[in-house]
Amino acid sequence: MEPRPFDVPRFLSVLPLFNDLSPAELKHVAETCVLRRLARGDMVFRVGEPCNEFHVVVTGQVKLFVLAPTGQEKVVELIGPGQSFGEAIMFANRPYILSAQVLAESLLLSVSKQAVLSEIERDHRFALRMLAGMSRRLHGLIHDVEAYALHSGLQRVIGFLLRGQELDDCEPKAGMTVSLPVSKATIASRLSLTPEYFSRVLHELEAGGMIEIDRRDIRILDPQRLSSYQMASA
Amino acid sequence: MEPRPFDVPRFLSVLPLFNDLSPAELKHVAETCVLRRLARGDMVFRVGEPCNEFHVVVTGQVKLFVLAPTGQEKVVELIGPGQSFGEAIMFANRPYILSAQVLAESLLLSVSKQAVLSEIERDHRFALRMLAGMSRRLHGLIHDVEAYALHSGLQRVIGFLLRGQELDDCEPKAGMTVSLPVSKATIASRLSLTPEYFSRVLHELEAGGMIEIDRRDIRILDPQRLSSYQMASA
DNA sequence: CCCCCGTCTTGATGTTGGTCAATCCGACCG
DNA sequence: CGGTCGGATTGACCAACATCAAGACGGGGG
Repeated sequence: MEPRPFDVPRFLSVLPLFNDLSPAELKHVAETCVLRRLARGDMVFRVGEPCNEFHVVVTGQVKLFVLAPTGQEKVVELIGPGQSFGEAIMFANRPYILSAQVLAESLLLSVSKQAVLSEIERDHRFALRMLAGMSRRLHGLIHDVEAYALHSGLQRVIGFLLRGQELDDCEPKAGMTVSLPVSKATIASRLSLTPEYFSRVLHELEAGGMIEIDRRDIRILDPQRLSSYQMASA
Repeated sequence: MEPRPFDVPRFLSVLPLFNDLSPAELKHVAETCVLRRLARGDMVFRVGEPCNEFHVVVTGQVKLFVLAPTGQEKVVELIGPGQSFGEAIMFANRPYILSAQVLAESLLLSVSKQAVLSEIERDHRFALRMLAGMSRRLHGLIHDVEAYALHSGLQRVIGFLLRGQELDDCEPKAGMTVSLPVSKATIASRLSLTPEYFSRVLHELEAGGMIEIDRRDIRILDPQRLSSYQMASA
């Protein structure tokens, strides 16, 4: 209800998906967007709800997860600023198969399915970017499946520390520090470990002199040895 | 080199992806296709190779898998007649991230990336079908990740028996029989179990009177109890 | 008909990682 | 400052599943 202090078209133009739309088109897409400010713990959507939009995190953190009947939850993905989620589900014309919850005060932009469809119709290159984006997401999931099946918990933790969460530019050079964006329990679930075991592994690495743990900051002391340690425990 | 005894356009027209192309368009797409007959054990592609096409299984069976440095393999997906694979990787403009091997004498149709791109350009609805297809694939992977993280081995086996491999029309009614399309070791890897443990679980279910095992045919005797047994072991 | 080879099964034993429960620590708050 | 609360750590114990090592089955070929 307040006047928007946020330039939606400008933000859109920064995203790879939209970065060569004309100003007029950007404006058009922006018209159909909804900007929401959500508090920690708020749900973006839940399993089973219909899906008519996808979402972009402007600021904050979102977790995608599934819930077992027992209440146990598995974090499938963590979404940070500039990343989008929910595109995949949108195109299947099915209800959401996972739930999304914000982990910290967040600003979210929701782009309507309508806008996406008409943009695809207008410019087939937009469809290609959409396909490329989903392709990347699929790669990530295959990588995860591979890790769950073929790597031990220790290996997954080391892999997480070295490659950060996504393949960012960050080279694994000594002295760099990884800041966990969310609670350790959440990271643990993302890696398919219990919080207890995750803690043990982390402290085992610290005892080995390979990392240094300070609250949510983890300093990589010896990427070399970390990496070979990962190989060794195969 | 032999004259084609196989009507490619007609086969294409049966696939959901291509089923409303005009005869002329079908013919055009078919021109760029390559039809291959492969023997059991032949590789379709390997990790790291460039990807300029996607593939459709006409007859036979293909497994998609990754290989750990130790030689241990994880079967990510099994592809049967009428199903396609490799689309996702094609759009990322990256080398294959997994390998594909033929498990039984197979007929494979490979559709060039060029043909797909130009078809997308010509008709945006084709792009939408492509997106929907990738969306479905992504659903499947999320379902797998969920199963690996949240279900026990026993539960995964039961889930596999009840929902077949993919969500086919088959209702789980008593007396129906699931025919494993490939060796039990392959299925086991698909479910992220060792062959030994898979065997044990299967025979435990047989001992419980819920199924009957005859070579590669598994007769579902009591889907009801099977299903509740799955819930119980949570 | 028998042998051989691949697939599957079975048993004994080991290990990774989960569970439960008790602190502990730091942050926020009065 | 003391209290409280959520997240993190630690320890003792345990279970699911892997591993290793024999066999058993079954079918195809000589």
